[in-house]
Amino acid sequence: MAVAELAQVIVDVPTLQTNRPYTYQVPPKLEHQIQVGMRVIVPFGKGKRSVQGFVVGLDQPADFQGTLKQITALMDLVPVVNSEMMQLSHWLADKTYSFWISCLYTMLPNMLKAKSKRIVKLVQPLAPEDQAIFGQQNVLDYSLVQNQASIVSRLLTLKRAGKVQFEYQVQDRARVKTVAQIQPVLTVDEYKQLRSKTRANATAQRKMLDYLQSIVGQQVLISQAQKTTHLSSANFRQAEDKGWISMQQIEQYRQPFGAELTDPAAKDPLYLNLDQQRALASVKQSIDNRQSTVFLLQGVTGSGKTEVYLQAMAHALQQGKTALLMVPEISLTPQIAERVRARFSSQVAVLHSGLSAGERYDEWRRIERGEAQVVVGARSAVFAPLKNIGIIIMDEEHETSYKQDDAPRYHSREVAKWRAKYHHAPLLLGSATPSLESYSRALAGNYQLLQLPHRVNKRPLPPIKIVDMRPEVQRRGESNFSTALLTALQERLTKHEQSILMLNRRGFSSFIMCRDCGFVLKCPNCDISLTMHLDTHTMRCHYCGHEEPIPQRCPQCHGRHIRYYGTGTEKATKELQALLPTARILRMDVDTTRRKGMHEKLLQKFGSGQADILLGTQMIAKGLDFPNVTLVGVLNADTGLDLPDFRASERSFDLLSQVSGRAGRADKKGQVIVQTFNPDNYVIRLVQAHDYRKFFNTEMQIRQLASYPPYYYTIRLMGSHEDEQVAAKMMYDIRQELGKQLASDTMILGPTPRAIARLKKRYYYQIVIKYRQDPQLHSLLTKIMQEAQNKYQRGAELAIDPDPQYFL
DNA sequence: AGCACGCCGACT
DNA sequence: GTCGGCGTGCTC
Repeated sequence: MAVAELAQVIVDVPTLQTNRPYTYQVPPKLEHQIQVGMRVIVPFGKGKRSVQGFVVGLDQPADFQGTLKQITALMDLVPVVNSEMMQLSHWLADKTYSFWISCLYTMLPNMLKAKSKRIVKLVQPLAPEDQAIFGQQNVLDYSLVQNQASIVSRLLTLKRAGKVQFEYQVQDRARVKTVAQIQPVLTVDEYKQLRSKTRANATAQRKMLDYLQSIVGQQVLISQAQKTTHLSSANFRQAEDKGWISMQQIEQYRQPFGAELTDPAAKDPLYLNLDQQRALASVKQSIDNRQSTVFLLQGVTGSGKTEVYLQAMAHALQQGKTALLMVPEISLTPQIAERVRARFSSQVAVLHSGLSAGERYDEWRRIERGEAQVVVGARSAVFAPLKNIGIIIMDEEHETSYKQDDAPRYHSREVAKWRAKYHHAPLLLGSATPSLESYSRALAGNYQLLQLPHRVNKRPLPPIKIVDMRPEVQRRGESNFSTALLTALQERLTKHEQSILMLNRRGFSSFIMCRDCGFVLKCPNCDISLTMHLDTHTMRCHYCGHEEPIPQRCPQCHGRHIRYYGTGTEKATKELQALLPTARILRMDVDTTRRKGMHEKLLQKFGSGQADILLGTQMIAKGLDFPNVTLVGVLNADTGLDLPDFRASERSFDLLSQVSGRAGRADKKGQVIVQTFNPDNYVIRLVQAHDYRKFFNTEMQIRQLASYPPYYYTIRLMGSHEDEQVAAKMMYDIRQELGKQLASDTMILGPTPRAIARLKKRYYYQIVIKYRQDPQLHSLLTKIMQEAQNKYQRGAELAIDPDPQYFL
């Protein structure tokens, strides 16, 4: 390997001014080891500060005039960022206007982000009252005292006097889990001999020796040995001391799932119908020819998209390649991950937010080492360090969870396209209700459209009955359940079939309002209404986490008629239980699934028939496949329709279509009942007609008239500051600058104060840019972003969100 | 980010 | 006179 004397390092200081490589000297002892993509510790800035960084280049001449500093340490034996990922991170930083360092960390498991610890070291003896700060020690963890102003100022004084020193410790958090393994070191005869010498009442020793005889020549995990012998770990340690066995620590991966698969039958490929075969053939051809075609697989719910995915992945594996399957959020769709594991068993690695940091790190290493060839995961799995990718699949490609909400604001679909191109592999986007963006690209021929118009069980899609809630409420008073829905539920109970009920919570909050004076309880930091949480008896802000007790009296007029509005799943469940006393109802929402693994538990309970009705929020709409479910009810179809969001209709269409698809998936006939106050709304009508194409056409017209995507691209600029005036001024200045240099059909909206103007004690102003083609725009925005640091008042922050999901 | 430098008000 | 407040600039 080449010898490197200089290294270019991206340091872990996420600011604009430091968003570039710094050159360091490589100490001689590291010259032969250092490689691009390794993590290093380097001194940075004045004082004793040291930070983690990534080597992004070697031996590029430095045009820096001062004395170069030396790299303190290498954190890795092999690079954690390979060449593909290095290029990808650079592209991502440019594309999303974010820091290179943030992109690098985004691609890696959290454990590889070192945490730095500030410590205070004693250098000279102190007066007793100062020594008290340190106690018996001569080093102090700064984080323990940093909130105590008096101590901090005393330490600073001592520092100036040269009596103490501030230092940094960078700690790698990456921990490999090890387990103990034992190995007999004597022969069978020797063990026999030892046994004959033991006293008759030394039962433990005799048991041990008998056992050791039986495993001569093997290595056994100590946990396993303990299980078979019922001896304690102390017994084995004694055995080691006596020289009967040797013990070593071996590396072991943490096991993210339970040991065994639930359904071994799912191992075999299923028979494909003609549509599926046709779709699969196109994808296979693309894999074989190393073409990075983008396919859009549109298949109605229950049309067998997953089986096409599985067989396409199997084909890639047969070619000695790897496969990546992305799903919106695994905890919401555990069934698909389960199917992939059933098909490909130990070749599968799973990456999602439900894993502990350690499990995630282990899965990442299995992929990186090539031990797993199939990856299933949510948004960030698009960065899985697979080599030689044969196919990338994105299920439910229209899902908003594929777009990251904070920096780097990437969309997995775009990253997936980049990687597919890099590996000359096809990208397969699947959905029953594709995003308008993707569908219009497919119609334009940029993507290849594949369609699965029929359900595999040859059943028609379930009929959807729309219930107008207006007369219903007039007749019976306020209720979440119409007569029609109750009757249908009752029928299912009699027939021992199951039902799913969805309460649409999107754009819906259970806030508190005083009926006397109209006062609404809001967050003191964010100016948005607080949501009531009955489980903790608090009012909570969804944006900043602020929490306060539920008021008994109105804080404004002190009246007692302060009541909450809106229905939560909890209230709906209670009402339903009163109406159908014999029904076994399972509630599923954020409150009942907060604890790890609760999701799976609830679904398992429902799947095994231990409940008649599953009542939940949007989380039950996707991907669930229960054969005994024949009724789906939507309690309030319209709450998402009137949000100030240009995608509100698209999301509602998607949600209602998806949840309808949960009914009648096996050989029983399904039925859907949708309750609404807007029975004539086109979204609801077209969901009823199962007519995606017509919805697409209607919605496209609206988008065209209003110049929204997919006709126009959008970019959102958000400026913030503690002082509202400063934030506003910055955004007006930026608008001016933009106005001078944009293409003629580019539109600038704003600046406007954000709907939620004050968030975490900062004021936000935003500009939305709509454009069709503007070659200058990207570099102009990059420039504005770079200048923002010095041009505006200190504390001003600018963030750019390309293709935002929300304008709120 | 975080650290040092540097220039103005309230203390021994 | 100095101690320490925070505004400013830079980090290989």
